[in-house]
Parts: sequence; C-alpha cells; structure tokens
Amino acid sequence: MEKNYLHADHETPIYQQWESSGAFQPVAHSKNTKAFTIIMPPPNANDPLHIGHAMFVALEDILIRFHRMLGDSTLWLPGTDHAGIETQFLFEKKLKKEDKSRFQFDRETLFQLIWEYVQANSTTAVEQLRRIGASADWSRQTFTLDPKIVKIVLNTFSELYTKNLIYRDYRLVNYCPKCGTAFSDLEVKHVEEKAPLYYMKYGPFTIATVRPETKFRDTALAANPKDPRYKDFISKTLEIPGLLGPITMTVIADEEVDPEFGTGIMKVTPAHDPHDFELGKKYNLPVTPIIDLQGRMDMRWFLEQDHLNPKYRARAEKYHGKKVAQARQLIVEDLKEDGLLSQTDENYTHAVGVCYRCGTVIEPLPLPQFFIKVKPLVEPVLKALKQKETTVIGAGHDKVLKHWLENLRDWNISRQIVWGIRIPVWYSAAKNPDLEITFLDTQKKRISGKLATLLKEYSLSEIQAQLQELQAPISAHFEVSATSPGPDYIQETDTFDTWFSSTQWPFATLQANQPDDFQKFYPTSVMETGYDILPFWVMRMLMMGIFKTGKVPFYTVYLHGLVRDQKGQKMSKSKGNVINPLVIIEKYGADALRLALVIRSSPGLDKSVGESDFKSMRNFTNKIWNAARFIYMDVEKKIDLTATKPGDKAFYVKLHNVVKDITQQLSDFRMGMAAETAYNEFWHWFCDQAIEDAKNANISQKALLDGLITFLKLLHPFTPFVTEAIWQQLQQLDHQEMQRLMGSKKLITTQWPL
RNA sequence: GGCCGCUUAGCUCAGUUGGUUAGAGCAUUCGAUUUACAUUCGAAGGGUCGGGGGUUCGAAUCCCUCAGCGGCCACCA
Repeated sequence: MEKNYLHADHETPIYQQWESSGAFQPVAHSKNTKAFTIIMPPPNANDPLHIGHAMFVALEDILIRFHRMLGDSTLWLPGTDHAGIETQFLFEKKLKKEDKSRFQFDRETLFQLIWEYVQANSTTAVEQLRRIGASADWSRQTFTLDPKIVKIVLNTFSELYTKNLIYRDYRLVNYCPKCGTAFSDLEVKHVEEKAPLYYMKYGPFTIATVRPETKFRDTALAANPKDPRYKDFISKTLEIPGLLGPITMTVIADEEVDPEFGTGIMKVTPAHDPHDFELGKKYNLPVTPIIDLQGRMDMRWFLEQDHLNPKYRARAEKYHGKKVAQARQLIVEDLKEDGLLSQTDENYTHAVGVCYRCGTVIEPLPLPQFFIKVKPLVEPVLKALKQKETTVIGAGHDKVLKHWLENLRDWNISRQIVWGIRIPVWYSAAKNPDLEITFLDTQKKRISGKLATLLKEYSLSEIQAQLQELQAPISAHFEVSATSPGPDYIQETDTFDTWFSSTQWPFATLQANQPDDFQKFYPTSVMETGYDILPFWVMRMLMMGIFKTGKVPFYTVYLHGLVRDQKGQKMSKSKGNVINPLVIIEKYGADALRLALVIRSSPGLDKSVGESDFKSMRNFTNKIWNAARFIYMDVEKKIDLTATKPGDKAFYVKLHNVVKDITQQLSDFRMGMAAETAYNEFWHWFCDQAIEDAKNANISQKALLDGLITFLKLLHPFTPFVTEAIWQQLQQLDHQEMQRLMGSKKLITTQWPL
C-alpha cells in the first residue's frame, strides 16, 4: 500500500468494477428481501452538474449503499429530464449566436434540432454522476422523452380528461412576453416594487391605478354597495371621457371593493387583471384585451374605427405597438395634457409578478389553455399525509407542503414552446375554420392567418408539415387522442409543462422498465430532493401518483437544503463563489466531496461548505487508508489471529455500540449525524485509542482487524471509494483467517455489520 | 399581510423522547516526531446555548413573549 491514499488512482477503476459486476442492479427478491427504491431526481439532460447534484447523490447513495448491504433488493433508478423551457431557451441562445432564430424553423424541425443538441450533451450529466460515485442502476436509465414515458404521460392526460379533471378554458394566464409562453402560478415570483399610483379623473369620479395603460377598454366601474359616496351611481350607465374619447360604462356594486383603498371606486379591466377577470365573469362583462402576446399595446380596435377623432387617432397610433412600460409614460403625459391626472402617489409599493427565470414582468393575458382541476387530486394527498402514509422530513417543510395543498389553484399545463411533449389534442380543419395558424411556406416565409383563409391558397398538408403554431378559439372542436384521428386533423402546438411529465416519474419510470419493476418497487421508499422544488415536484408527484396508481408514490420524503459557500452565502455565478464538484473531485476525491456535503447536515436546512471542509475530509480518507495500512502490514507478516488480549472485551462492546448507533441513525434518515458518528468514532476512538492500545499489546490483532473490517463497512456508504480500495488491497493478502473474516470479495455487496 | 425556519466557541455548524464537567471541523496558542498517517499526534484557550418570563428536582432541548436574520406564500385596483 502506498503511504498516502491517491484518490485519482483508484476512483475510476473501482467504479468500473462495481458497475461491470452488476452490483448496482437489485438482487432478486426472495422471502427474506425487502425492496428499497429511490427514484433519482432527474437532472436536466444537457446541463453540467453543480454542487447541488453532488448533495443529492451523496445522500441518496448513502441510503442506497446502506440498504444494499442490509441485503434489501435495492434499486436506484436514474434518469434525465428534457427540461422544456430551460433547454429550449438555451438552444435559442445558441441559435442567436449563429444569427438564427426559432422562427426560421417549423416546429418539427426545431424539435429535431433541439433533440440532437440534447443528445450531444446528454452524456455529461450522467458521466458526472458516475464520478461522484452514484451506485445507480444505469441499465434502467430513463429519459422523460423516451417513447414509453411519452406514452404513459399521454395516457395520463387522456385519463384525466375522461375523468373530467382537465378542461380547456379561456382565462387570464401568467404570460411572459419575453419567454413567449404562459406559466403556472408557481413559476411567477412576486417582488415588491415601488410604482407611482395615479389618481385619474374619470367622469364624476377619481380612480387610482398603477396601470393607466389598460384603461382604454375598461368594461365597468365598481364600488362597494355600502359606500355612501357612490350609492346613487350604482347601476347607472355613464359616459366617461378619456384620452381616446368617451367610454360607456355601468357602475356595478360588489362587496369585494374596498372603500378604504384609493378612492373607493375602481375600474374593471377583465382582460388584464386577475381580480377584474373574476369580477367580469360574475357580472358577465366582455373581455377586451389591449395588450398583445409580445407585451405591446394593441390599439387596433380604435384604429379600425372609421370616425375616430383625429386627435384620438394620433394618440392611438402613438401607443400602438409600444411596450407597456413605455406606453404608460406616454399616457401619463397625455393625461396631464388633458388635465385628467389629479395626483400621483410616488411612494406606493405593491407586489408585482415577474417571470421566475428571466425576471420580466408577467402579463396576465386572456388565452385558451388546458388546466388541471387540482381539488380532487389534492384531497387524497392531504388524507395520505394525515394518515402518515408518507412522511416529510425537513425542518417544517411538511407544514409548508400542507399549506400549499390547501391553497392550490388549478394548474395551467399549456406551454407555448416546442421542446416538450405535445398536447394530444386534435382540431379538425373542417370543423374549425377559425384556427389561427402560423406556418412556413415553401420559401420559408412565415404566414399567419385564419385557417379557412389560408386554405384558399395552401393545401392542408402543406400547412401541417410546416406548422409553427396555432391558436384555437375557446369554442374550437377538439379530440383527445395519442395519435392523429385522421388526415383532416391538426395537432395542438402547445406542449405540456415539463413538470406534468416529471410529476409522473416514480410510476412512469418503473412501468417503462422491466415488466415487474412496478409491482416490485412501487411505492418507492424515499424521495430525496431539495426543498426548493417541494411544490413544483414533490407535491404534484403525490397528486399524480395517487391518482394514477391509488397509492402514494413514496413513503418518505427527505428534503435537503441548499449548498452555500463558506460564509453561508448563496452560490451564484455573479458572486463568483460557485463550487464545481468536478474540480473538488480532482483535487480531493469524490469521497471528500461527498462527506463534506453530508457530515453534520440537517434535513431541510442549508449547508455551507468551503475549501477547508473538503480538505479536512480528504485528510480523513487518508486517515482511513493509513489505519488500514498499519493493520495491512501486520497481516502481511502472517500474524496469528487467534490470540486474545485483556482489552478485547471492552473493545468489542464499544465497537458493537458504534455499529448500533450508526445503523440506527441511518435507519432514521439522520445521515448527517451518522457521518459524524462514523468520522469521530473511527478517528478519535479506533485510531487514536484502539490502535495505540494495540501497539501497547492491550488489544489483540484480531480484534483490531475485526474493527477495521467493521469500520470499512460502516464507512462505505459515506466514502465508498477509499473503503473499497482498501478492501481489495486486503483481499490480495494471502491470509485465510482474514479472508474468512471479510467474507465477500467486494465491499459494496458485503453484508452490513449487525 | 400570512406562514415556515434560524439565532449554540472567532467562523461554519451538530446536539430527536429534558438528565452527569455543552460537542465537531476550521482558526488560534503551546508542545511532540528516526511514527500507519505532518493529509500526523498530544495539550490549551475560547460559549451567561439571541433577550425576558414560565413548567420541572433538573431546560440548549418543552411552553409563552419579544427581538434580529433568512425563506416561502399573497389579485387588493
């Protein structure tokens, strides 16, 4: 044995041995084996790994190796996610560098290009997981766009639809004009913003608003029925003068209007405000949008009027096509000019919704989209949690989950992107002449228009082949089907929210693999992931899992925290404090990386690590190596392993207690504690005391060897490489009694000490 | 505005049914060395466990309250 443990020499060959020996595959079930299953949270297929991935690998691999050694039929099923929006935008960035844009391709071609791009990068993530030491069953590796998975996902959609849990509705959705797609409520971040609150003269009233640009096509005014100031106006229809001429509106009375806010009377803009939209529904008001999907003013309704006053026309032309923020400035100036702005509260702060990924202000825009009715899916989850069919481990996040479930609103699953699973909805061309179509003609020119009009010039098959996107009116006739119902049909161009597929991951991966995997390994044992995706993923997996299988998808949820830097600060590229796990592996070894992340970590709480942590854990791996080396050199001398010494009895009692403690801690999912116990007991008891005692002949060499073998097993889940490397070094010694004590040729598949 | 969490040594953090002198890593100081390991060993200093109140024979741990920090949620125009 070398004097120091040189991780770089051992890690790759050891990993290859493990994998080629089939150690990562579950042993066959028998009467005495229990199943232990973890479905790996799938990293994005084309992304390189970051330190957070190392954290989940470390924690999950500890549990997997522990249970494998316990003799359970242990399956860790890995996979990757197509990560719809993230990937498509990364690809579009790449296109932009090549001076191209997605609008130059029909959707089929674009999808194919992204597919190839992901294929080219997809080995990176998986290779890196191997470097960290993930003992996952790669023979079962699954991708969210594998045909089998897609089939299952489409099937789920159709089942939800049949059971009346999916509906298509025209309503306000969270639309990001920059990303060009709608999002679910969860993807909208609310940030405090200071914005001027404008008090505008509005006929006999004054109203307060931060969004004067939406007022042109207001459909009503609303006041509280108890408000004496407006009592006499209730139900009256008035002509309100405005920047673009008078608007005729009725004053409605509604309890929800707060007399305390602003002036107590509000304008109702159903097309651009969620609250107003609901109010509009209640009072049957029309939805009259004035902002388009690019977040620009759309003044066509005014410009198309033949008798519009030239002053108003000039204004409408001025606003038309301007971004909302810019238009707002122009409008405020014009309000001042007309003497309609009575005052401005510059210190007003309110929460504004922004896109979680690009930070652009989210526009609530009316669009027909597919929604999942969540209530019927949520109730069984709440019940299961109450009955503790699933337990959530992680610093109060169980309460957060409950809060989410109780307040969840219907889930918009339509995304206006190409990279994803296309919604299996079909529109008959004959029945839907009003479909709005955008496609590329033979010259690759973008053509948009109503289907009926386009069909006068182009054939349906031409449109189908070169389709970019379509928008079906809410009244459109459609059929739900995994495959085309016939030549007359055009498929919806929206794709599913990526989470719609990843939410089905626990049962879908098992159903897509070996024929009896689902039956053997479902429900899975543990779902280990970061608390930051609790609502996006864990909550919805519970919902879909129970819906589809009637059982919870996992019994235990273990939530780890964020990895922070040495000072406890969040890692970010801009701060320059990002730790690349591969750099750490090269410098200190995978074992050091894993142990530094796990030791003394607590579920649900963030963990900070720095260079010194990796270094001291590397020192620990060297300590293991050298303790083994000391004993190795004794065994090499063909020592007698039958003699006993007076200190042996106490030694074995202590050793037994250490085994008991670590086993208990791992069984209780206290990996941070278990790692610390292993570290302290090995270094400060076994090395500092026991080995020294053995040097003084107080403890026998057999006891010491027994201790080493036991500790190699106990430490293996935490530091798999160095322990396996030592194990195999010992195996090479020609010593029968030692061979007998060790038993198995490979540590990874040896039996846990009990 | 609501909810969740955190506050323990200079720094980063452990400490699960309340029980002997409160722990680790790093940092600091002193010392050791023809040693399995200098990626080492021994020793030392350093904490009124955020403040206050309560329960208890006994509280870092349970309860109440206040404060600071962090996070999540929220359509009040």
